[in-house]
Amino acid sequence: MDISEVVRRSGLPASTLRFYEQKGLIASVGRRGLHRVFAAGVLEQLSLIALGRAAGFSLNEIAAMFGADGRPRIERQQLLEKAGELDQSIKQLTAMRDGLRHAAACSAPSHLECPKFRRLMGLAGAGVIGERRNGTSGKK
Amino acid sequence: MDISEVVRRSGLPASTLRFYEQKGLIASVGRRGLHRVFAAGVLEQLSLIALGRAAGFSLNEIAAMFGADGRPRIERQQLLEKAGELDQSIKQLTAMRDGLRHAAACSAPSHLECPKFRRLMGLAGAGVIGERRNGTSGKK
DNA sequence: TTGCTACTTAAAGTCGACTTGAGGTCAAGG
DNA sequence: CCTTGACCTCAAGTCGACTTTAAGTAGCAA
Repeated sequence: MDISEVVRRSGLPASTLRFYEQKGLIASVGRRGLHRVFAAGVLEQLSLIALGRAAGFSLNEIAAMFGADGRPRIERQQLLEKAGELDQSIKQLTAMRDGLRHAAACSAPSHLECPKFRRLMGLAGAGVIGERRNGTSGKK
Repeated sequence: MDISEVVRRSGLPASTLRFYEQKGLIASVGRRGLHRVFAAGVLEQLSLIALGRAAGFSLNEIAAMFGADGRPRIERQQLLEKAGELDQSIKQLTAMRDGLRHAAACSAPSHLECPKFRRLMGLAGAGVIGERRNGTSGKK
């Protein structure tokens, strides 16, 4: 497969594929002239990378899970840890979601007058409700 | 209050407070010499900002919710939208968490052989499991 | 008056994950 | 033979939320 086919079948832009290769996340099997040639297995690797990213692993973490060869050697321990982290996130997000819903429904003239809202503010201020740099929010 | 007291009572570094002021998120009531003087209300504003951040709002979004004065004018509609987004995130994270737990427990020799794991990979690859640039993951 | 120290500014740096841009190469089609 | 266009490389740019750094100043104590 040449890069355009990988682009087509993975949905990722070529720049990302080159970037991933440079980071050691994927590898081309060689060149035909200048052009990279990829094995079919790269698609599976890309899925795995997408999965890891979605689970909250950084590219570096993911790189560490693959041998340079591409065979994944993911420690079960690590998966459980991530699962635990996700659990934490889920709890925080759930609290936040409920708080927002309440605030939206609350009859207090300003959210500042609502005791639940104030409690939420306190929690967030104290860092109890984790720092999320970037949610699933809309772009722009 | 001078900046050091706000630092002490909010837990935020002075650089962050100056940065927030520059972004128009908070305001000092004036200067004593060079030094900024803050009203007590700034602490409440900072809590509100922390809450917004925790809920997944960007600083720009938060800035748009406050008048330059500091009174929040948060639309209930917007809160509900965010709550909906959080709900989406929660569902995705939950699926991911369960998948990870399964993979950790799964008896297949490699995760790649596990059908559930592969299904998860497919979903992530297809972007069904949202993009999270940054979770609540550990630092470093 | 001198000097400490907490504060000030503006500008630049950081981090992660990419994207963009400039300039170069090469195989194929007209 | 020449152009086109898909690919290449390397460097720099982007975005968000800050932090860091360098250089300056003002209030207060001795």
